[in-house]
Amino acid sequence: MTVDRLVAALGTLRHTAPPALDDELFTGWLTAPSRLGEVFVAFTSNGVQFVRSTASLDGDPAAFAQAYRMRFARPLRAADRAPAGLLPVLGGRPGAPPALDLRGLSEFERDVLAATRTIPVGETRPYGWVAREGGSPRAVRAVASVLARNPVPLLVPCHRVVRADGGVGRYLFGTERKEALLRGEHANLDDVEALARRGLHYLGAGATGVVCFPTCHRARRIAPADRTGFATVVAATAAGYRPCPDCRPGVVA
DNA sequence: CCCGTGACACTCC
DNA sequence: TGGAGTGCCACGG
Repeated sequence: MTVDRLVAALGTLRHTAPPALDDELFTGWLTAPSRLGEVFVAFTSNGVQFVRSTASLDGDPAAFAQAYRMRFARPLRAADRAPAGLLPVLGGRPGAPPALDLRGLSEFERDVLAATRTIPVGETRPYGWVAREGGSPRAVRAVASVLARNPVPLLVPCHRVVRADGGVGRYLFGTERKEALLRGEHANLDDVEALARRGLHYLGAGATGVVCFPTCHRARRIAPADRTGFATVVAATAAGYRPCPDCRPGVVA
């Protein structure tokens, strides 16, 4: 018996089919345009569950369904309407983000994704930052493992998590895509790279005494003459700077 | 349960 | 300055 017939049969058990039944048995899917090109998106009534570029799956919906089923053990059914908020965020436009359905993930995974989701557009944070913000400061490698399997890229902006040494790091769809996404949202990667070549990874503003990650919106407003680069937050605090309350570059000891 | 595996990150020269 | 070595933690087989 096909799943479609099963649902139909279950529906006849009541005078009117319960509206939530489909939703409990199926996950909807559709394709949508995004900054990664066309993507497959799977979603339940709780929120978006899985996003993958069609290019990475040879544009084959069956491959998407299989990948989905491997992880979530549920069948997919074509949907005709996108969840609220999905399309603007996929396209890099402003707007309230869609709800996410992260059931089935471990607490650690959800913590990592939640911390990652707070990174503003055009800014980056190192893996160690996500580990700390997520509540597991030494789980740096584990953070990387979680992001490598991010079920909802773009919606959880894992492309904004970069290496502490100034490198952009790897990405689910390739390093080039990661860099292109960051440049597309005007992250100042060239500044980061120039500083890293000198062994510097933080910027202090003399006027305010605040030290930031170089991509922080505050760091980018520091007048060149007022900028001081630091290799570590410890070095910056030793020089009298305090960590930026917005980008939170390290423990406030 | 032990062991291998990583989108990482320090520490040394 | 950068490459190798070592430490790390969560997960899966």
